[in-house]
Amino acid sequence: MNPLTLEALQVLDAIDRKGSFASAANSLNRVPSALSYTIHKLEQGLGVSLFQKQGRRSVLTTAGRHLMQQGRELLTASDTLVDSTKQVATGWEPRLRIALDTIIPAEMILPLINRLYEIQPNIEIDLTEEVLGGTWEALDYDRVDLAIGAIGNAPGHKGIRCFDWLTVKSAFVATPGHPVCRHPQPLSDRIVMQYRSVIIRDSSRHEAPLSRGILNKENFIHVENMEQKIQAHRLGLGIGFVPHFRVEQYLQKGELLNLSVENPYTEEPLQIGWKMSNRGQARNWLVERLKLIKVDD
Amino acid sequence: MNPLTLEALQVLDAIDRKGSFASAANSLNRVPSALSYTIHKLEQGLGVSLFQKQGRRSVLTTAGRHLMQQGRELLTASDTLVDSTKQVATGWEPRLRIALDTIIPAEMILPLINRLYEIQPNIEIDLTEEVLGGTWEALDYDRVDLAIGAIGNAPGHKGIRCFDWLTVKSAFVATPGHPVCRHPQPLSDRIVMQYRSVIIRDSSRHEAPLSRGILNKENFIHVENMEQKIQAHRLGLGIGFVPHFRVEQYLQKGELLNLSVENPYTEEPLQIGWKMSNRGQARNWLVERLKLIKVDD
DNA sequence: CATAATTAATCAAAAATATTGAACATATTC
DNA sequence: GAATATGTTCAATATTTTTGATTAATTATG
Repeated sequence: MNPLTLEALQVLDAIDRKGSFASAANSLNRVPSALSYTIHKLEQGLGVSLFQKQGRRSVLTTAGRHLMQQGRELLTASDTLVDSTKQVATGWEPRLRIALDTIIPAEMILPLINRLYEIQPNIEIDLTEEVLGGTWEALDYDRVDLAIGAIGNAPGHKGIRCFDWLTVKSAFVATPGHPVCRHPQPLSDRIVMQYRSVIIRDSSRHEAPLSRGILNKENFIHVENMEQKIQAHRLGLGIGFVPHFRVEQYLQKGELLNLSVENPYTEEPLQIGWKMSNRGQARNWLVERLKLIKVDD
Repeated sequence: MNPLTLEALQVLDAIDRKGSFASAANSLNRVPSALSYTIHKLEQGLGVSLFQKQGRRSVLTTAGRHLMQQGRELLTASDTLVDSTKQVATGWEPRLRIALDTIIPAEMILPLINRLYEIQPNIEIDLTEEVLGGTWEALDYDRVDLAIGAIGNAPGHKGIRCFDWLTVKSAFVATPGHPVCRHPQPLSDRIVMQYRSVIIRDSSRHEAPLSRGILNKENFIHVENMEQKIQAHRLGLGIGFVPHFRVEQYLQKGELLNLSVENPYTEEPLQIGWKMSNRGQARNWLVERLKLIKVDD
């Protein structure tokens, strides 16, 4: 049986901060003998003496100092736990883990999160970037509470709720100097297949990766996320589809060209999804604001 | 005032593990109403309800589950603290942080640490590699409790105790094919200076770095530690001094040559040092065994 | 240097708190 | 529908904690 109590740690802490049993007792609205009692009980329980007499005062032993110092961490952890429990009780979860599909740039939802912080300053936000299947998987395996911008269908079986969110136009891009530009448009699959394309690696860890837009090509470069893919296109490393709204600036400046192709992307809406078992207010609040976001494109 | 007690967390934990108030009470050698009482008091203190009736049993609310799960971490932390306090009381510190100068390979002291684990299985060892001034500095700034293999003088002022430990012979090495080998030996400084040398970066963070064996050369490569320096020499990237005992194998196999130079290293003994304020048994034990180590070289 | 003031420990009495067990209400199980 | 199991309530009881007076030792003060 653990002889330690948080109350005893508070006493230990107060004695150290105030410098004496007397003033510690005063600050705790108790009487010195009450603290003596608490400390003796703890010493007896541990079988370790925490104070030793030095003149008319008691000073901490090495063990006492160790217990006091480490105990403070326990005390703050305990305070934090009380806070977060109260927060949970109000329906606001103390932590919200979000998977952001790489199609969506963080800048798009960070302002929302800032507004969330204004309402719940202590909430802990954990943002993860995921790719394709990885976005649903993160939700499915309870790595996150909310998935933003997932593509395709939610993993059916489990209690997942989702809805269609944005529909993002795709652009097939290449640099102006790229040899693919010399072909007549719209480009056929046969032509497209001749050039290196840029592919984002699926971030699924368990399920089979979703493949998107991979036309059985031998010629491709794998990258980690959408930002890398866009930069790869911009620097002429390959050709391929990207969300139109994310390359608008480059199209306007002429750094990239939007080529027409025979088989354009079938436009599927991005999804927002969460576990039905999660009834957190923060998740709910975010979902409601996300519904208002539009892409003018 | 924090309404949380470790005892209440234990009750919460037992109820969850046993599945009911009744069997939890049984496992705690108490009566169900006693647990009811504890839980109610906690609920009242928090202003949060932790259980809700579901049929004839009580089940955790979301807040209750949160408190229970996080509380378990608090409980194990508390157990650990009790253990380490008892350990401190015996004079054995629960953690020993060691700075190992890069001259000394870890293999040289790991067997000792293994023997320490046999005596104190729960001791936490924190081993850091340091270079030149960094080794003393780590001690000086209380980043470590014990410094092994430091070179030069201890930072005077503070209450640091140290003694001369090993004296390590230096060898000036180069690969057999290195052009420096074509010069007649002993090599003069003027000759040595013509070739690239390998220098270990001082790991000091605050004090001015000690420079050792830097002959105002323009031509050098900086590396992080002795192992990297030795490998750099072995692969012919540069020439320089290394501890003889660390390259013996390469000298024997003929991968490196020990060249004689006009100005050999002045041999200073490596030091072992610690703060006098640290009276830990583990530190003392290690220092005593370290005294017995010899380099047969 | 003597006196006053502090400090912590001790102890019996008082107060506060926790535990018990019986009684009860409600739901499952057989 | 009887038997069983669950958690709560409540008054009585047991235990623990707090108190305040007393003591002993040390330090500050005039």
